[in-house]
Amino acid sequence: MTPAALRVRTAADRLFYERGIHAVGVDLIAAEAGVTKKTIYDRFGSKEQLVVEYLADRDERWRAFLDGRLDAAGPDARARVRAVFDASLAWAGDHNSKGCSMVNAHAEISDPAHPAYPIITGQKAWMLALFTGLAREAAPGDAERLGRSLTLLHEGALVAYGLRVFPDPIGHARDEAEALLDAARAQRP
Amino acid sequence: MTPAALRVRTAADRLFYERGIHAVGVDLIAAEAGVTKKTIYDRFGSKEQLVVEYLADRDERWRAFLDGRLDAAGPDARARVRAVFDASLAWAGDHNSKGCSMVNAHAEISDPAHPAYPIITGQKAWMLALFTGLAREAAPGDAERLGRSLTLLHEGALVAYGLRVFPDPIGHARDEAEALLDAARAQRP
DNA sequence: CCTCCAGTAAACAGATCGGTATAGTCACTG
DNA sequence: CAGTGACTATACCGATCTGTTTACTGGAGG
Repeated sequence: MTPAALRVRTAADRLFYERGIHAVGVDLIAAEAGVTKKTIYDRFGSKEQLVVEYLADRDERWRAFLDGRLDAAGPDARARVRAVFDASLAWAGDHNSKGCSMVNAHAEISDPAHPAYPIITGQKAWMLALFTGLAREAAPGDAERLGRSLTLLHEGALVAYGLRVFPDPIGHARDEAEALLDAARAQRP
Repeated sequence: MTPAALRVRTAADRLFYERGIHAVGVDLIAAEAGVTKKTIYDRFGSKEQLVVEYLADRDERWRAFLDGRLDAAGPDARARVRAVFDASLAWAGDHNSKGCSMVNAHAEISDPAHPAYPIITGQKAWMLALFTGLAREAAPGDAERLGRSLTLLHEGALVAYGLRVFPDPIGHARDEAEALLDAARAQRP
């Protein structure tokens, strides 16, 4: 990726997330990135492709960030679940103050054949698998149910955070997730 | 509201929800409603105002639907919490297959000064107050916490439903909400 | 030295955007 | 019968949309 292309993706990332995909034109992205439209179309081919790379890059950066936090959390399942929510909390303040970019993008993309679709659903499937894996370590017999519950808490917290439904929903979800984990552990330790 | 205006709002409701607000032009709405653009601007004044009335109507219809279900559920707090999730399940299939319209609209509206903003945040505040009220009946000492947890489960379920993260997330959230309620009740009956 | 490539600058295309203007039809109502 | 309000039909406005085109510049590598 050339320096100009990187600047384009960076500008697109901020504008698409803050204002919405359809509300942002390529002229604005070009101006913001200090680049001509020709450069955008030479590097990305179309706005649609730029949207795809915007979401793919968000996804990749979030996964890398979370992986780092999980590594630092050690092997204990309880600490790792806690780490996921703490990572979301840290991430939300810097990059996700309007909620999950995948959920927001999904609101603007109606066609399931859109090339960005698998990125969106892929991240959600990945998060579910992550939570289910963590649940399996803590309560093997109840992993499926527990993993889904953690997923719901997590998604709900991101929405509540973006819409400011009440203060610190991600911290609240983290505490609730821990309680759920402990309850499942108590039933089959 | 005149018959033509009603047709406009009905068409706008479907199109805005299914395709997104910015992706739908007034010409399309006019064509879909069998109406000229002049009628739209005579009745609504602007696209922005039409968006406001689209969201306000959704909000109103959802609250009325839910109120009916709550009345039918009787006085027991457990049954009433169950009724909220069952109502969401019934509502989602018919009108909400792409997730919560308020959350989706929020993804497209960046300016907090937008006239639709209070409608969006108002519905979320109303839902939180509803859940907190129900929680108070079941476990008075823990109502604040429990109400927030039920809210997170509910929001998470709507997102998971819209993105098809796993089958029947609303039913799952309902069962989880019941368990949460029972646990809180057991601590202080 | 020459070619390739990333990039700028700027004009242009056709479509669509939100919104307005003009003219006229129809039904109801005082 | 005159007036009013809801509505259709159609043309138009300037702005903006995604995307293309042409012409040119500067640096890196063989």
